[in-house]
Formats: sequence, structure tokens, C-alpha cells
Amino acid sequence: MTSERLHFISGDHDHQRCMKDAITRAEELCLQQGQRFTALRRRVFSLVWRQHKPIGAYEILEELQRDGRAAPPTVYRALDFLLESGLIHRIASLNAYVACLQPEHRHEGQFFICTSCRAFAELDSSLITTAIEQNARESGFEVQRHTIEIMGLCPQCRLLKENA
Amino acid sequence: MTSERLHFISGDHDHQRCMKDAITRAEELCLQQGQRFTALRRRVFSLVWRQHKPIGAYEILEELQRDGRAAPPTVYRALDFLLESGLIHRIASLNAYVACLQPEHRHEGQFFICTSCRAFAELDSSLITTAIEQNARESGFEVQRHTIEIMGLCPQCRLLKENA
DNA sequence: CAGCATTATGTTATATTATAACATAACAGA
DNA sequence: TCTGTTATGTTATAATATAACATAATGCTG
Ligand SMILES: [Zn+2]
Ligand SMILES: [Zn+2]
Ligand SMILES: [Zn+2]
Ligand SMILES: [Zn+2]
Repeated sequence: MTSERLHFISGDHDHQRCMKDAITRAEELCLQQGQRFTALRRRVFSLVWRQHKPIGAYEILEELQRDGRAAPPTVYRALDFLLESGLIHRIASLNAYVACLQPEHRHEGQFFICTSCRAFAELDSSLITTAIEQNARESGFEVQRHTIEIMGLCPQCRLLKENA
Repeated sequence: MTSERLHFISGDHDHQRCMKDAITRAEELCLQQGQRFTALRRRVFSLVWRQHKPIGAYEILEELQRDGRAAPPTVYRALDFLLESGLIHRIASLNAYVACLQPEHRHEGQFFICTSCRAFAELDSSLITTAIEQNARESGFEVQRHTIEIMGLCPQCRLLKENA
């Protein structure tokens, strides 16, 4: 993500289309990387995509169980695959998972999550990473990875609050 | 913390003294805020302080169990108190807790944690928070709180690695 | 000091999140 | 087809955290 602007996906877009595109892109990406985008992985990926919101592993499990028997390792293995392929991210402070909006470009990202509606947006902001790098370098710390999760009100919910 | 420099506490200081001071400061802080720094809270606080490293709730529990019976709620309630008093912080990506080095000044902080020796340092860097605020504001997002956890090599471990 | 409300802790059970270990199945290349 | 590899199924359990209710300690008020 080269943009430094948060993009909260609104409720009124053609979500079927949006999801189908994402799946196609995921398929292509896996193909390029010599990885198998199996039926299970596709199913779990589409469940993560479904709402443009963080989803827990056990929520995913419940959905899988509608199709028949399923156990936690099934979900966690699929999630691990998707995480390693860069198709999803994990939100540590929520124990939840979100779909990556720019999987073609490997990144860790920074996550902005609405405490009211749970909408999320991700950035890969050089403004933020540079600030961190600078603080680290001044002290001789070598950054390997980061967890950056910002909670607050998305633009919609902020407006709702102000008008209330 | 007004400094923007990471301070990793080295192994060769007078830790007994350092811990005792921290406990005294914690006591005073609680007194000021009309809160009770009970024996249990003191014990848990000192366990979090003990190593200047993140510690898990169940590690604390094990220590308490050396003194007699103890169950998870005992630990979690003490931790909740210390968190709310600003005496410790929680590291979401590790499910662990660290002592706050500047409890007099309420803050969320940013945490730098060594993946090799688990040493940690905390900042309250305006460079970082300003970068986040700027990205948020551009998009109409209102920041409420953040989780910022940077993993990497502390100066000591970085030098060790380079000389290896 | 007694009585009472409030706060803190003890105790038991259980919820939630995640992984270990081993069996079976699907797949891909020779 | 044979075979090694990767993926999934299955059962059990680990690790983290909370709910609910009982008891105890504390501090205030009269
Ligand atoms: Zn992403
Ligand atoms: Zn919202
Ligand atoms: Zn702090
Ligand atoms: Zn280190």
C-alpha cells in the first residue's frame, strides 16, 4: 500500500464482486508463488473477506461447521497459510484476522479499527515506519517486525457521534 | 516519558534497589489516587518488575503458588488493577505484562522488545504518535488508543550478532 | 466500639484461543 | 502406478482469560 490515506470500505459497494475479485487475485498470487489455494483455504479466505471486519478463528470455525464437521486445527492451519502468504493479517489486540487489501505487495501494515462498528482500514505508512525506525536507530535497536493497531472511530461513526 | 531515547536496563545495576524504589513510587502513586496498594498487588507488581522483561500471567501465578494456594482470578485481578493504575502495561502480541517505567505520567507508550534476550524498553514518542495522528486525521479517523509493539534486537544483542 | 457498606480476595467452574500428535487423504512427479 | 510430499481430519490438550458466587478485610458512620 503506497497510499497514506485510510480507506474504510463502505457498506454500499458490490461486495459479491469485490470478494470474487479478491479470490481471483489470491489464486493468482498463490499460483505465482507455487502454493496451492485449496478449497478449504479459499473458503476460509472468503470468510475473512466476507465482512471487511476482523473475524475470530472460532467464528470461522462455526461457519465451517455448517458445512459439516470441522475442528480448530483445520481453521488455524488455513489461517497460518493465509498469514504466511500475506493474504491476511492478524490483529493481536483482538485475537482476530483481517483480509489484506494489497497482498501483491508484502508488508506488515498498520491497522486502524473502529471501536464502534469494527470497520478496519490498513496502511503501510512510511511516515509511521520512518518515525519508528528513527527512534530505534538512535538507540541502536534493530527493528525486525512490528504490531501497530490503532483503535478509534472511523469517519462514519465519528460523524454519527458528533450529530448525537 | 518525555525522552525519545530507548533505555534498555542492563544486567549490572543494583536491581534490589531499583525494585524497591519502584515499589515506593507505586505506593505513593496509589496513595495519591486514593487506591490501595495491598500486599497482593505489591507482590504481583514486584514479580512484574523482577526481571525488566515481559512476564506472563501464569508465570506470575506459579510464583504466587510457591507461597500457597492461588488461582488465575487472583493474578488477573491484580494485573487489572496495576494496568488501570498505569503501573504496568500489557503487551498484546506476547500476552504478557511489563512494568511501566514512568507511571507518574499516564501514557500508552510504544514498546521495543528484543527477540533474543526479551529485554524491553518503552517510549512515549511524539514523533511516532504525531505520525499516527496525522495519518488518522487526514482520513477523518479519531484515535482513541493504540497498541505499538516493535520486535527486534536490542543494542547488546545486535552487537553480539555482528561479532558472531 | 458496633454496625454497615465497600472493596478486595478466595474458590470453583468454565470460556476462549491455540497447538501437539498422529492418522488419513489428496496431489504431483517419476 | 508407485512414491514422497503436502494437506486435511481427528482427538486430545495447552495456554490465556473470565464468570459467578462466597468470604474476608477495610474504612466509615454513628
Ligand atoms: Zn495488508
Ligand atoms: Zn465505524
Ligand atoms: Zn509506561
Ligand atoms: Zn537483547
